[in-house]
Amino acid sequence: MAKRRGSGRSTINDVAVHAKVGAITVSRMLRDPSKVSPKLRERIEESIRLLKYVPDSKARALASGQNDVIGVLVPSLSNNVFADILRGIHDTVHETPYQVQIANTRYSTEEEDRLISLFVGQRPAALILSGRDQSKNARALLEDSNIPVVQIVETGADPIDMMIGFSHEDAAVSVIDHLFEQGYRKIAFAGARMDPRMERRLSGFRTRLKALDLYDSRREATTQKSSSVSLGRTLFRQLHEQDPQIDAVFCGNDDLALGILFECQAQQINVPEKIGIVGFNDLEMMSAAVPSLTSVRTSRYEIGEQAVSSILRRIKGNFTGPKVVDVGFELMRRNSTKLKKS
Amino acid sequence: MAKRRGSGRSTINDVAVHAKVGAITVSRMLRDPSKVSPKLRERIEESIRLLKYVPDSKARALASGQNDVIGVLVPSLSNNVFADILRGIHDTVHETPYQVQIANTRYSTEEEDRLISLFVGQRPAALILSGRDQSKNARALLEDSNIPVVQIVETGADPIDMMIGFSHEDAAVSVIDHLFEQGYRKIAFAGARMDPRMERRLSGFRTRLKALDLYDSRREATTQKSSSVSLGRTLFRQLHEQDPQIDAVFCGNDDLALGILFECQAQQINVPEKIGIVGFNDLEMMSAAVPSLTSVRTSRYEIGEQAVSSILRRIKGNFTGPKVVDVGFELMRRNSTKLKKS
DNA sequence: CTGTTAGCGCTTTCAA
DNA sequence: TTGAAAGCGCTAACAG
Repeated sequence: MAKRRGSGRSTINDVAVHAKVGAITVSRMLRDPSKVSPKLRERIEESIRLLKYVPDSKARALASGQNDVIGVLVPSLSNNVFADILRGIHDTVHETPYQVQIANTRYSTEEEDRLISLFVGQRPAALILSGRDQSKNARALLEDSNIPVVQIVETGADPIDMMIGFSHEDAAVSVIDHLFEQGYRKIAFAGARMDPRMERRLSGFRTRLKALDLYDSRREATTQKSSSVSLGRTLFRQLHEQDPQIDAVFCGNDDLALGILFECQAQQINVPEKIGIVGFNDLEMMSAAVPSLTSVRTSRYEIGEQAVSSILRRIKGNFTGPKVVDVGFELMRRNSTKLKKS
Repeated sequence: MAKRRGSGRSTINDVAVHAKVGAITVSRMLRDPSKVSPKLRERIEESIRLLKYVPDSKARALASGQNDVIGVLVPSLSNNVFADILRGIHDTVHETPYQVQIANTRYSTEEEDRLISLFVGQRPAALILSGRDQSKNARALLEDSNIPVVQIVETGADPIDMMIGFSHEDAAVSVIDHLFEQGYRKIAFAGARMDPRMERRLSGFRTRLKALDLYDSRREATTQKSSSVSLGRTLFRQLHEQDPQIDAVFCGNDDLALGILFECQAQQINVPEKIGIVGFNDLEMMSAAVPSLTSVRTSRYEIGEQAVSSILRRIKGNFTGPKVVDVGFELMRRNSTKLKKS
């Protein structure tokens, strides 16, 4: 007598029976009340309330062939960079019928692969991925899936579908040029969590210094450990040991830059006179530090915004823009690199 | 001739036909290969590869009545507090068949309501909510839904289901006691983004100071703006204007504490001699600052971990523990409040 | 404006 | 070990 399966929850059918209408009428009312006469509408609303009916979104997605989920893969949630991007994504998705689903790859390509499969199995409306180093398998899967995809944070050739970011290598070059121009000559690099983007910053650092004939491999301190302020202090000590002559440090992260500032304070090393410091990303704290810290400002919020708006255009079928969008970056010159009086 | 509906993707049926087996055999193989003879297994695997078949998770969830999604609602993604909690959640979920789905309420109760409805409509395996101030409607919805729920970050009476956190009020009291013990007498409070937890910290601050007969309403600076280091600098200036005599500041956030430290450096005010500073949460940077900053350490990672493990036990049916778990907090005494030589 | 019928893609049930 | 039939909760398609 009892239904053979079923969750026990009320279904659209229960509501229909209770309100003495067809199930499809309930369905219509839920999606567009104006398609149902006020009379039935009231009865249905009443039944919904009484039966505590909550529509099942996956049944709807299955039946309609439409999914309102936009999946977002980020390598980290403690990294403020991605927090800002996610804010841009959320704000833009907010006024649409879509919803955001975030997943964390923890900087692991295997995990990214796993999550991409999981998402593809969900048939999301679109997918936002971080970086451009997805595995071959993942690429193939995505390309076959026909799901709109945006790769964010970097630019590069051969996007899976769309791409929004900037060149980390160019950004690093502009940092070196600034330090050089300010008169620093013994420039070091400090990097943590050497993910592909950090590697590209390091690569820009090397290329540019070599071109200036100022490169010295002792002036590099990198680690796979995740970035932190204390780590900045440690890396500075390490650099100082490797070459006591260094006069500036380009940090792959703002955290490290702050750590180096603290270490200099602790050792009574004058910033910017004895040591110039540059960070990367220009988190809010950089301008509030004493002295204020030079950093590369990246348009993280904007990247999130644009990722979503490209997706929306793509879904609506009026995506015309270029596949790869470069949002650029801006070097924020502050007191931590003010050697020259200008 | 063409199917009337359908996405164009290959389905389990396509695979079954191709491999000349029943659909259910494919289904079985996907879930437990050992239930299918090696011969068929091979054929099916081959067909899956050829047809690029990817199982549809929502169809599976619908048919089986089981959902592997654990939903997590957080008020913010830029707040490191939640980043750490999410890390704990992810790490614990990782070795289970479940997957995490994060949503962001942006400190808005309406948004939280909307998202809770959305989640309930998905019939997730469980839900993790932040704080204990859900709307009445949301509570009712959740209670009717029968979904395991954990409220995190705070403790309190009357949990929806389970609850894991600590008392923000008690934590504030312990801060005041420490400052008092160190000899500070004109203690101020700086708070941003006055969410319910921040309000409870403020309330602890007031209660305790009143008990000590040291309360002065001029020594409070609060704002709805979101917390930042620069804001810390601003709030300190404001406090100083409201009462130039203050000798210590309890900050509702570590960001603010760092900002106050910077402002003191800029104004050449000695910390801890002239001003004692205490933060809240004990983010990593606090111990790396110069001078190191006193803060209240909260077990964020652990909260995430325990939230998930309670859920797992609840799902397996062997949840016996108390409904409300207090993970406590720890005051990390550092140089920014070292007035007394001890 | 409203309803009937036939799926969406998968799994449960029951049988072989 | 394998499969056929029925159904999960909802909606598209086509009537009326």
